[in-house]
Amino acid sequence: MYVALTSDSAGGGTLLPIGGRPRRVDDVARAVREMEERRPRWVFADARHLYPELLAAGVRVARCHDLALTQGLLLAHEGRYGEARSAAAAHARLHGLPVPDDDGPAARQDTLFEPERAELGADALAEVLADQLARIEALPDPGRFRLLVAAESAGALVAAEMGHDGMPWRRDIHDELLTELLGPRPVHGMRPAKLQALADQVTAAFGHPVNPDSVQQLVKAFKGAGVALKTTRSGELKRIEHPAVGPLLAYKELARLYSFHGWAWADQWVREGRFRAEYVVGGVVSGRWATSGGGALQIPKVMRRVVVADEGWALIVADAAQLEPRVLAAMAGDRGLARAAGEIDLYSALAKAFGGERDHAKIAMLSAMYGGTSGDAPKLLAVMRERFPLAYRFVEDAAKAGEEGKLVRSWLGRTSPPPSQRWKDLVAGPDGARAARDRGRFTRNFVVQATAAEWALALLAVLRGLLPEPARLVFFQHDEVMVHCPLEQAEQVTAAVAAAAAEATRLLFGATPVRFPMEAVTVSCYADAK
DNA sequence: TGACCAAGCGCC
DNA sequence: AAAGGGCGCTTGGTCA
Repeated sequence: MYVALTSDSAGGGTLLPIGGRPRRVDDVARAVREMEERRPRWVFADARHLYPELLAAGVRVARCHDLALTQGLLLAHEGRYGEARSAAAAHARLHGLPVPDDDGPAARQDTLFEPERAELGADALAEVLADQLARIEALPDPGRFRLLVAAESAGALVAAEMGHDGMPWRRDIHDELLTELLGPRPVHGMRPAKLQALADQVTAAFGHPVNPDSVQQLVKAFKGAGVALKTTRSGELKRIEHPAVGPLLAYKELARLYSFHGWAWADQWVREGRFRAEYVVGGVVSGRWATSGGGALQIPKVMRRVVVADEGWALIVADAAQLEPRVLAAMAGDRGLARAAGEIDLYSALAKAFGGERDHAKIAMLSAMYGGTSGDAPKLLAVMRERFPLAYRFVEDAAKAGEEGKLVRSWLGRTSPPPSQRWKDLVAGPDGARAARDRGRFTRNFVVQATAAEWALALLAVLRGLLPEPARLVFFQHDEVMVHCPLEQAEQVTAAVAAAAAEATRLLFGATPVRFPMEAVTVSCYADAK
């Protein structure tokens, strides 16, 4: 049963069971809680706007259909990505957000509704839903796309819930860590002591003041010292000999920590012992999530010791091992590769085909999935073509489609953006071959990465439904999940992770010899998980 | 002053 | 882990 839901700013709204009559209510949260017992699939114009309000009122729902996300998926599949883009731009202008340019990344989920329809009534929602369901039925494989829509929509619920619940974050430990690395928190505008000391060493090494944050000043200073540099990337710096290099590298590393994940960051993003990130479902064209603040997906590993379970609680941390090659094996239906992917260590199982060298198997697989051509790649790819022809051809076809400017799709039907006008111009020009190859690498990678992302999304959706109260999903990073739960639930949650991985595999690929190992560990501190 | 870009590097 | 695809985020620096 679908029930469309709208709310107004006063906490009231309308519930419209599809095929039934609308019911106007003064207290949406209460009405939703009551109806949730019947487990409807709630129809939201955009879960990002409505669901946080429900969460704040203490209401959670099991299932939803997110019209905005679904519209983005459908338009892309229908080759109408441009419409999604222009709607995204209109939405951005309406809300005073940065307007994405034509060549920019994704048409996001805020893509679909024209500004004048920003306040959709329940009947308009029902209309859009009917239209979407009909378009899905008309697709070549509606079953897969329905799964994609369900998973994406469940993702919208999880993202809002994780933003609401937050990941445990011990500010006291964070402060200790920063103080240990940088010195005590400085007063306004000053550098922390250890950072300043390193900056002073850089200045001393050059014999005159140089701001280590300024690329221009650094290049000029090195030039004055007789060292020609194109960039100041750490890799390039490491190759030269100059007394400024040591302190400069140390400075860069610590300065990043200070400005990205320092005290000011914590002031903004950590409240009541929780880091609350803003996740953007489908924010990456491949279907991976992005964040719109807080940088939750770029937390440096050194910060993991700050993530500590509450007293009497545990963190259950799990990541999928060698996810992408397994996804390729399952998609391509390559018997030989699938057999290897039935083992815990896929690359070891492949080694025999590559002269007994596990490393060679690894390079071959990675090069096939990412379009690598350096080193031994060509030779090893030839072996792969010989031994695993279906898998080889699968990614080769995706690359070829990209080079020709065609669209490619994930297993469930997420569709790559079309080439931009800029790309078409480039391809017609003198650097055309290179532009074509670049896009081939992108589409080659897209089919694998996007399917891996939907496997992970399916896992997340299933796991969410298996968790006992009061366990909470608190972190999700591409192929890794974290659950925060009472210690006594640790075993149950660990089992739920394994069950969810198996179910995600079944949902996407049915009966397949490919295994998707997802080992969960129970820790009190994130740093102990790896 | 604010808008915007490039560099650089963190994560997967 | 790989290697290379894609992201976010901050700073310095430029331009109107």
